[in-house]
Amino acid sequence: MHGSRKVVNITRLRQACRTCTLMELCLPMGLTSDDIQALEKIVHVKGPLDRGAHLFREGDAFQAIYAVRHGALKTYSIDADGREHVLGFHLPGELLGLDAIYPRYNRCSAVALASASVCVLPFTQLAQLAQKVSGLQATILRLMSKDLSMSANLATDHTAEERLAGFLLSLAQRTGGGTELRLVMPRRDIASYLRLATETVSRLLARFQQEGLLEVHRKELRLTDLEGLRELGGSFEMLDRRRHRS
Amino acid sequence: MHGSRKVVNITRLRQACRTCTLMELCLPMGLTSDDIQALEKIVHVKGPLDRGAHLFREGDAFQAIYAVRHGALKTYSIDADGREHVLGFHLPGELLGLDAIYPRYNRCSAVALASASVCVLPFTQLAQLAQKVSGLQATILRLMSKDLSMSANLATDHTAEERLAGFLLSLAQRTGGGTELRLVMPRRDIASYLRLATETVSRLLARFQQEGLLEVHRKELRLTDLEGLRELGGSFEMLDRRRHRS
DNA sequence: GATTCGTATTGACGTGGATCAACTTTCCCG
DNA sequence: CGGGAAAGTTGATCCACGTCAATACGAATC
Repeated sequence: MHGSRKVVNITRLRQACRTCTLMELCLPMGLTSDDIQALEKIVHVKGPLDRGAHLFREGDAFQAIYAVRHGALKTYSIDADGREHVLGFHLPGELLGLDAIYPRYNRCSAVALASASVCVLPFTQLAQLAQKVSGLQATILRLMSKDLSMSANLATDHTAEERLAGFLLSLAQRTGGGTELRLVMPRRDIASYLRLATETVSRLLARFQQEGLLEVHRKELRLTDLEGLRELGGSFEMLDRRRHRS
Repeated sequence: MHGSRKVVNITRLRQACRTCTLMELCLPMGLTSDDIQALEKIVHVKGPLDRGAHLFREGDAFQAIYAVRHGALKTYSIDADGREHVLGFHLPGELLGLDAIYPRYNRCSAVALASASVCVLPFTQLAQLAQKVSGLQATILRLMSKDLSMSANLATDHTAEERLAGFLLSLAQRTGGGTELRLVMPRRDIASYLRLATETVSRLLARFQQEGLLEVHRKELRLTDLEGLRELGGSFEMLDRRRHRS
């Protein structure tokens, strides 16, 4: 809207995957140096996107998939009654846009939750490259398979309590594995993602706190009883096995 | 258990994809004759599996993905409390096992709902072939992407009514597009898949019938008011766009 | 045809979480 | 710094759906 104070709006920029701190979380995972070099040739960076700026919108023709570099985005769609449903949150190192491959147009919109930048991976070229580089094909298949598992997991029925506990644990994993975490997204989005009412999320957080499971200070959380949360959250976060700590 | 009356248990058999009636629903979709020939070399048929027989079990090492030839299977997993959750139904032409690629072991079990046979696609070889045949890689990516969309769709919150109506429409599409359909799976499985109680499914079917939307006779359904069902089911079945009618 | 067992239907009741509403706090942006 | 809007919390009420229980029906076995 008013992109003033920015010195340069770096929208297209070659990016060295090799110097990217997310390398081992992202597509280059397990590729040789030569392969990564080939990948770099087709990737470019987009952003920073301001909070609230869209990366793509529902109905857009499918062109590319994206890898988050920094910041956070959410994907959502609007149902027949005009209500927004959050489909996912996307943190650094994660891909988005994979569900658009099949129908050839985006089935959801993606918007930045905070200032964010992404790597743009034009799909046609990416698929061509994957044709040559077996490690890249394998990585793409694995990441898609992982998304499948995660979304199947969310589809199973759990109580509000279980879903929220699981979500928090998953978020903690994905943001570095510590016990402190910052909720970049508003409560309303968490609620929508977990198919709960905002009020329920609020109440549950309050309850978790008074049960000594965690401390809430606005958007900052501190998980003080991981074990207790795991007992509740159960099967939710077990998919983030990566980052074994080196 | 008592596989007596079978004359031959045809467990490994080369299969000509080219003569398969499912060709344009399955992996060969859009491949050249030569490519299909290469595919045939790595595929073999398994089955028939008796009702109740497992194709694979949760925890098995990941070896292959499968395409249903005839019959029907369900995938399910058992939660911490020992309760079964149905994750999906798999009808002729559909793939299963894709979610096992990432974790390298099966996250769910697959069992035949009725006598069924499948094509076994050993994953390593399939991936190698996809490396050479770009159309195959593209098809795999598309089918995975489709599964992603479908499962995201199921994860969104809808009333029991909407979910059941959508499910029936989707099933009708997938079984030939007509208005008559046979529920191969018991009510309990439908309920589990839709995250409802069996009783709710039963009551809703009764209500749909008395509202003139469909007729129920045991496992046979006749959808008498597709429009009415679509108004309820809304966004559920819109993914099965294939088979434009020729 | 009787017996049994799993599946389906139907009714009565309880409850988790949605909805509605009032209020408070924080965050913007001038 | 101030005012207005969005975000969050908390309480009161309601209802869709789950749970429990009883019954009916179908398919398989003898």
